[in-house]
Amino acid sequence: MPQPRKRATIREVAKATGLSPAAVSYALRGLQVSEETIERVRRAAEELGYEADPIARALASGRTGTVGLLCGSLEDLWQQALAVGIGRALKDNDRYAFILDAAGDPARERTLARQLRDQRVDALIVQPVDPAAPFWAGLCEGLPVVAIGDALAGARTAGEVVFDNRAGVTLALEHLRGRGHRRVAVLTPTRASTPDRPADLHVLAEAGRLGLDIEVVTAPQALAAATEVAGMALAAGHRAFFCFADSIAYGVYAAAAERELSIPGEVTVMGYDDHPMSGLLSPGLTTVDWDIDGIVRAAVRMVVFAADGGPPRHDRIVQAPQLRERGSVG
Amino acid sequence: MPQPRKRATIREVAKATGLSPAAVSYALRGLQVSEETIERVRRAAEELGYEADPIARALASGRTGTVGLLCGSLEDLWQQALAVGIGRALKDNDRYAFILDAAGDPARERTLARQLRDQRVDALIVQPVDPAAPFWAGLCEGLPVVAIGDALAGARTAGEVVFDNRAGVTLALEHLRGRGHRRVAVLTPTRASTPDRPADLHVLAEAGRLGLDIEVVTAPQALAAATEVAGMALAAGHRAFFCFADSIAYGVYAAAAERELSIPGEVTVMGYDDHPMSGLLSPGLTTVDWDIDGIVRAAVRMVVFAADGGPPRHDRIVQAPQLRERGSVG
DNA sequence: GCGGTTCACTGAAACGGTTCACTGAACCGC
DNA sequence: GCGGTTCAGTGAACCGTTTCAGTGAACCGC
Repeated sequence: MPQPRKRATIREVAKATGLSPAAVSYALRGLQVSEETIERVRRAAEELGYEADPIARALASGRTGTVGLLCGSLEDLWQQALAVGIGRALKDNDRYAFILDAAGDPARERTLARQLRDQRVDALIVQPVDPAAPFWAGLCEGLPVVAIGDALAGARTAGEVVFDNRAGVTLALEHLRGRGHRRVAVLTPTRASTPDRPADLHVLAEAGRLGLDIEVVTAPQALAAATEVAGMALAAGHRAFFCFADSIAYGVYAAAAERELSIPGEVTVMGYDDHPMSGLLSPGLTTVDWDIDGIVRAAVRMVVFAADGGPPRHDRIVQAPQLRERGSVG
Repeated sequence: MPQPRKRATIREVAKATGLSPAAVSYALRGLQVSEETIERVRRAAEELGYEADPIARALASGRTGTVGLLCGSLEDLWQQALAVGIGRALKDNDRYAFILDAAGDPARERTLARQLRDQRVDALIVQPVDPAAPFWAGLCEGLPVVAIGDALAGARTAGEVVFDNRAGVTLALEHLRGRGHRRVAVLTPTRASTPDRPADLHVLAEAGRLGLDIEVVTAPQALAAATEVAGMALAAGHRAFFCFADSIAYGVYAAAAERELSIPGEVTVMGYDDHPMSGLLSPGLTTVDWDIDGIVRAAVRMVVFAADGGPPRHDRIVQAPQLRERGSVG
């Protein structure tokens, strides 16, 4: 045959074995048929190079055996690391994830979440850009969703691994305060609903409690862009930074280097999330560690359980932050 | 309605408008029907909250409007950056990519590539783990594939952005040789078919030409694992490293730091690929730069063209390497 | 030898769209 | 007033599975 040769269908296998398509379908899934038939069908399928079409299967059965991973912003190195970790852990469970990047855009997040649902993923892991968006509730009705980072407002998720951001923020700000800093620039990722997120509000509250003089600046996470924003903050006289993502802190390093300002001598930086690279810089980035491996394990456990069709349940794990002191705070 | 309420089908829209399902299908895609009907159908669809089911659509039409991105190993920070870049560029084209990670495993690469094809992605971007694998040829028959990094052996791809690895390797080794290094450990990512890849062979050839004493060691790209391998190489007495991915070079930094060996004083490191973080380390990592933005642009242009159903064509862009000297070579 | 199970399998209807071949009406020039 | 186009829309087949409700045969105990 010269052509790409259309792939075999279940009917051809049925014809070849003298069975009905239904029987073949059952046999290939090891259901309701005799061992002997199963073997016969399997052989015929092999011979014809038959493999079930996942699209047709999804349409008929409503399931796919896949998992979706919707990342809020893949520009964040930490989210990248998380995505990779989740991918590997799913591989160990003989599954794989379709990874999508909402690019920090709530509208896109909504579109992609729906898309994934329509693709019939069996379950979804999401790191929400906008956890307060109303569509989550509806989405969770028909699809098990595991949220990482923040709980989804008003939604019956299948599981949550949330960060105790209040504690994390307190840890960071107290550390800065303890080192004598009073005026702090908070560099926070561009977000859907600033500053009404609990974490952001908490920054302000804690700052008040500790007598800190805070300025909140939103910053993108791509290194070049973050560097630019950090540079402007440096130009504006800021010398102490609390970055709501290590990625952004790297931008502060770069901007400080450009201006030949030393860390921690002249500039102080704190990160948030603890990306592996943070330990490699000099000085190492002092940051707040969330135990990425633990998060991956927990999220994957929940999502696999849900995707396997386990009874609905609502696990909730609250991650406790840990201060990772490395020397970037003067 | 209390239930999640099943979503509307095209037949309901047809009923509501008094048209046939076919007419609705055409109308919603702006085909073959009067403006007036289009408007009427659109309104009814809106009213009913109708949205076409992508799975059913894919089954019937064989197309999805999506693009697949199959990464050889997402543990490589550079590949992560590439994936993010491609995602963003596709977003600007009103498309999105399903990202999959082959995790450096050729068997998984094959499975996932097939999976993506079966999912009816309109086109595929791939950074092959094993560009010599025979299945690529077959895959390219039915699906436009754009390869990044290496050309796919014997396959009619829709486009290629290949790296001139010979030039890159020469650049790196000559630089090391020029600085007086004779004994060099080459840390290369775990690969399918070592060392028969052209790039790897070329390392050996060039090493011979330059009179270098080479030892090739495979290393994973996750920081912790790379650090371990680098540590063993250091323990074995190696002091000059050429790493076939910046990610691995980071492992050398970490291992050197653990042993309190200074870079570039006591240990020399060269990377390959130029990840943004490489400029942030101190000393900066001397590496070979491939112009990631250019690669992203080229690959996305090719893939969008192919996904739009453009006439088959075989663009081929060869990236030229550039030495990015930063100070990690003694 | 009879009702009742179980077993292995079948037929046909979904699943929710797209597309092909066709139709009736309107319109054209001549 | 007639053949030929174009236009807007229809009906039914089709995409390749799964699944539901049967069905006939074999086997059961009694």
